[in-house]
Order: sequence, then C-alpha cells, then structure tokens
Amino acid sequence: MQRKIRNMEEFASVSGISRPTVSKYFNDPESVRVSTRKKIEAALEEYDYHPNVFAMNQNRRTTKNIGVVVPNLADPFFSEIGRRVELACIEAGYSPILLSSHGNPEMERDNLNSLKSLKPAGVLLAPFGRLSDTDAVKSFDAEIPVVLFDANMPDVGRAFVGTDHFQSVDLMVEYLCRSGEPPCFFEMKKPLNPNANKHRQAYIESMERHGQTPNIFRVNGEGWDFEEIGKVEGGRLLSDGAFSTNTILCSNDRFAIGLLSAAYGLGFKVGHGPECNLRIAGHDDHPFSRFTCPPLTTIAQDYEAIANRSVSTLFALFEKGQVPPERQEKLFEGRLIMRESA
Amino acid sequence: MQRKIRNMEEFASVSGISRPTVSKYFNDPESVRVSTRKKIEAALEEYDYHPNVFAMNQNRRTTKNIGVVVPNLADPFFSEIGRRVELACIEAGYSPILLSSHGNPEMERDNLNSLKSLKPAGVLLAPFGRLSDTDAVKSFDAEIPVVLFDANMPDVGRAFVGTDHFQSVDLMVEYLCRSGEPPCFFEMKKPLNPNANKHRQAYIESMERHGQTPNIFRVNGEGWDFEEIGKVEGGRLLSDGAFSTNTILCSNDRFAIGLLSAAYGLGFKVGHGPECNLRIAGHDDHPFSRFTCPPLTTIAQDYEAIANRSVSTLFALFEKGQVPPERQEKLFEGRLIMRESA
DNA sequence: CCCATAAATTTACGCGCGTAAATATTTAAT
DNA sequence: ATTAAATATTTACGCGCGTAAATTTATGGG
Repeated sequence: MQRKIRNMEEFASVSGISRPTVSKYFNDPESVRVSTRKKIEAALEEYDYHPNVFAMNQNRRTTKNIGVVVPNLADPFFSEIGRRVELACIEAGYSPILLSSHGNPEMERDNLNSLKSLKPAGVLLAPFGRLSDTDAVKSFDAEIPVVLFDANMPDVGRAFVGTDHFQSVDLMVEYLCRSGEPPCFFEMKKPLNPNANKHRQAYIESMERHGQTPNIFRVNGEGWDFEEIGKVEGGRLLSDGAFSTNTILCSNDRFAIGLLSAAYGLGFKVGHGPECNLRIAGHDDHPFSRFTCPPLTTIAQDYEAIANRSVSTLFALFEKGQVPPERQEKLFEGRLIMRESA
Repeated sequence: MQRKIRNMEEFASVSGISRPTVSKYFNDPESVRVSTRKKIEAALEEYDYHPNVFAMNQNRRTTKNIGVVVPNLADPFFSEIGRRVELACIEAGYSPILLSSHGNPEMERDNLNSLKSLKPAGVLLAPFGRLSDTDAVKSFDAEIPVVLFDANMPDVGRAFVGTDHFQSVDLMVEYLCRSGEPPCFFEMKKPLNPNANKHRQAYIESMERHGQTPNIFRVNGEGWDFEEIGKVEGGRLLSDGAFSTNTILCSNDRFAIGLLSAAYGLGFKVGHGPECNLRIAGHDDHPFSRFTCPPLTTIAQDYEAIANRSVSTLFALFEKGQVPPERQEKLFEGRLIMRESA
C-alpha cells in the first residue's frame, strides 16, 4: 500500500493504463488483453483501490444490483429466506441489497423508493400481501422487473414463487385427522403474516374434505410478537379448556412456539405418545422449531427452492431479455416434518 | 401524479423554483422561504419525485448515512441489536445501512469497503473480534469514525460500547453457587462468537472467587449452528453423565437452547424445583429464551442502552466535531433474568 | 514486410446531484 | 420611498465513474 488512491483516474495513471480501459477491466476482467490485465492486477496488489460502486452505477445502462425486500428481518423466517436469496444472487454474480420493512407496510414503499436510486436490474419482493401498496408495487414494476416471493399479490409483478399452502396445510390436516383427533385452528384475529389467510382457508377446505367441522380460534393481539401472543392468549384458551379437541394446528411456527411454552407451563404433556394429552403443530419449519420441547411437528417450506427459483426467474427476465414471458406462478410443495409435538 | 419526473432539474422547473434552491430544500426544508417551501411542497403533492440518494451523497462533504455492520444477521442476537441500532439512527435523522457479514470475517472487510462508497458519516461495527482484520478496521477508522459495539478490539475504533461480561457472568455464577450445585461451563472448542472467550475467563475467575473449581466442557463443532451443536454434543455429554455437577452454564443462549432440547429428549427434568435433576442457564437473553421449556434463566444484555449509547457516542464525534475525545469504553451491566431453567 | 484485425487510447460527454460565488430579488425595518 | 439584510437565482464547476466514437497502437498470419 503506497499512497492513497482517490479515484479511477489516479489508479489508471499508477498502473500505466488509460482510465476507460481500467473501467472496462472492472466490468469484465476478461475483456482486456492479458498483458493489460496483468499490469492492472499488479497495480491492484500494490495499491489499495476499490471503485466506488455507487458512482459506477450512476451512469450505467444496467447494473448488477438486485434489491431484496422482506417484511421483517427480525422474524427468523424472513431472515432465513432473505439470506438464501442473498446468497443465490451473489452466486450468480450479482450484488443483493437486503432491506427489511420492519413490519411496517409503509416502509415497504419507502424501501422501493430508495431502491430506485440504486438502479437495480431487478427486485425480489416478499410483500405484505393485501397490506402492501398495490399501486406502488405495480408502478415500480413498470420500470424495474419485480418478482414476488413468499406472498402473492394478484397480477402484480412479473412472477410469483412460493409454497402451495393448500397442499401443505392439507398434508398436515390429513396427517392429524388420521392419527388422532381432528385439529382446531389457532391464529390471530388480525394476522400480519401475509399467508395466514391462506392457511385458515386451506384448513377449512381440508377439514370439510375430511368430513370434519372446522374449529377456528382467533385471538387478539397487535404487532409481531407472535410467540408472546401465542403464549398469553393460547395459554388462556388452554387453561379455560376452550379448545374443542386435543389437537391444535397453529397458523405458523412462531405462534406454535408460544403455545408450546404455555402448554409446558400449564403441565400439559404435548406429543403423540400414549401418555400425552395435547398435540400442537405449526407451519413453516422455523429455524428453531427443531429445538422446541418437544420438537415441533410442522410443514417445511422449501426455502432453498423458493430462493433459487425466484432468483432464476428474475434473471431470466433481463438476461435473455427478448420476449417478456407471461406472468407465471410457481408453487413448491410443503413437506410434512414429523417431529414429536403431534 | 402527472408525468414522470426524471431528476431534480425537471422537478425544479415544474415547481417553478431553481434547482439549487430545491436542492437546499431537500437538505433542510426550514432553510428556504415559507412561500418557496409551499411551492415545492405543492409540487411534491402533484408529482412523484424522490431525489436520488446516491447521487446526493456523491458530492456531499458530509452525508447522513451511517453504516452498521454485524457478524451474522441470521443470529437473532445480532438481528435484534442491529434492529435497535437502525431505529436509533433513524430517530436521530440519519439513514442506517445494515450489513451482515454472514458469519464470514472476510466479508466484514468487503462490507467496510462497500461502505466507503457510501461516504457514511460514521460506522457502527460489531466485529468478529480477534477474527476481524484489525488493520483493515484501523485504516478504515482513519478515514471514517468507527464505534465498536458488542465485541471489543483493543485500541481499534473511537470507542467501544458493550456489556461487562465479567460482571454479568459473575452474577450468574454467584446465583447458581448460592442456590445449588456450582455450575459447569459448556461451550464450543473453537467459538466463533466474539465474547465466548470472555465468558469462559469470567467463569473461571468467578468460580475461583467463590472457592469452587471450574469445570469446563468444550465440544467440537464448526459453523454457526449453535443450537444443533449444543443439542448433539451436549446430548452426548448428558447421556454419558459427563458433567460433574447438575448445573450447566452455557456460553450463550443459542447453545443453551440446544442443550435444553437434548435434555428434554433424554427425559431430564430441567429446573430449580425439588423434582428437577438438571439446571441449565445461558447468556444474552435471546429473543426466544423466554419461550423455551422451561423458560431459560439467563443474563440479559441491555440491548437498548448499548444501541443508544453506540449511536450517541458516534454522533458526538461528528456533530460537535471539535476536539476528538480519547477512546472510551462503556460497559453496561447485565441483568440476571431468573426464569425456570435454573 | 504488409495488411487486416483486435485491442488500447484519446476525446468528449453524460449521470443526478452538491456547492460556491456573483447577481438579482424579496422582505423587513427605517 | 429608501435602504440594509435575507433569501433566490444564475452560472459554473465538481464528484467518480460509464460509454460512445474516433484514433492510435499492438498482434498475428501470410
């Protein structure tokens, strides 16, 4: 590290190559002559220079930036799927920028706006769903291709990639009905999670298909503290003996984790063994679900497949370029993860 | 929303104000005449224009950007403290950019490099500690003020804000010794977590102060799957009856969650009641620790205080500006959170 | 050695905005 | 109405880089 390099101009002069050629090198090292490349790389060894990414993107036709927006990074589900999407982008040679809307649908709009400045090649958006600003997303998509994942919005974005919640919930309902009492459904009155409505609907349909009458228990609660709400409100229902069967299907794993905690505190024996008196199941295969006591029976979404498909679908849009394909929806199947809680 | 506004020039012309004045408005709306402000805000109502943040920062002496770098956002501990830091910055009128190093110390360097392009006013860094690239952080700090939080690096950065782990671990050891058998210490052989070494040292010193002999159990395991390692390796130790007492202090909560899960599977009764045969405690008050079965006794770090102090320390550096104060270290006390696991 | 081709350089301009200095206009006070 | 102070506008340049077109230099085959 000799002296400070302030910009590409300076770096070009110390490496003995013209600035436009250096610029070309940084865009694609293979695009310059071998002897030139070696000179530049020798200079890179000696001097500490990194092109200013934001200045790079300022005047580019097409950048390698990909915006990734999720509703709430504090939720391990989104943190996990966000991470996978980030890695998939990096692997494809793009630079992902992961933004969290902190549980606030208005911030989703703000996030899309700040992304505009980045001139991303495309955006991967896990929207709030019906809480999202449809018009904002649509008009954004008119400029920059958006692929939705996790939660769908009808006719918004170029594509949607997610889980077939009707299939996955049916899998769980079928298993629960077959192996014991039919499940009640436990959820929040005003769910923030975009797929909660799908889960309830899927539960109802599936129960009816199995000749059972649906039993839904909806509790109050605001915000994203799902475990807390599940624990407090679920605990109340449990101690009141309010649930109509001994089997409870929770709207998602975070909710189930709270209920599990309440059940433990109240002395219930949760599980499917003969000595047990309560079964609890969730949905999503939350990173911590395998460590609950007992380990949580749940539905695993195929994070990996969803992340990879979202990324490849988006990239197909601007890499081939040509004919913009029809908006397509791809649903991956959920997998039943049988652990000990149900 | 009439027609598309492409840049400040266009927006200035439709609002009937000159571009430099509009620019002034966006930097500080109070700095322009009331009549001018009203014209601009009327135009803002009518047209959809947002200044390009990156172009804004390109030529600014001092931006309102704050870089925030944490080792691993997939770890709820960092996700939580990262969130708090973000919010504290926003509240102070700054724009935080939260970057995760994905558990990879090399990516920490990359993150600092990309931050340079953003010309942040300052950076809040939770480093890997001894795994971090000391020289890289130091030379970065020479240009842009860095405040370290969570993990310290001697003589690096303008300040450090964290928890007094010697105090906090002592609190726990004291409690455990007083209320039952003295604790063993359970950790990974090669801990990635920057504060793991502090925890071990603090445990040893504290045990000796209490006239007890330290008992440390270190297990193999790579990566960030702390729960899994805690469950598998801890479970092995438990079923071998390897622990020398019935009380186990885990290096952190994620580890404890894994051990708790193993203990449950092996039929241990975890808790401090008379019918229990195992006590497990952790450190950090992980967001999920209150929902484990039984709820985890642990040490709470003062997330809020650490986040706020880090932010205010950094801001004091460039807001007053004048005399750069001595490097200072602020340690907040941990709080003993007595729940049911120990 | 000549020539066709490939690659590098020069030149020139643009991105969207900040900022400083000079000038013009408005405002408030006399 | 006059004047000084406050605010706007104009003009001009810069940030760090992309990119296109014209020109020069290097490469390789015959």
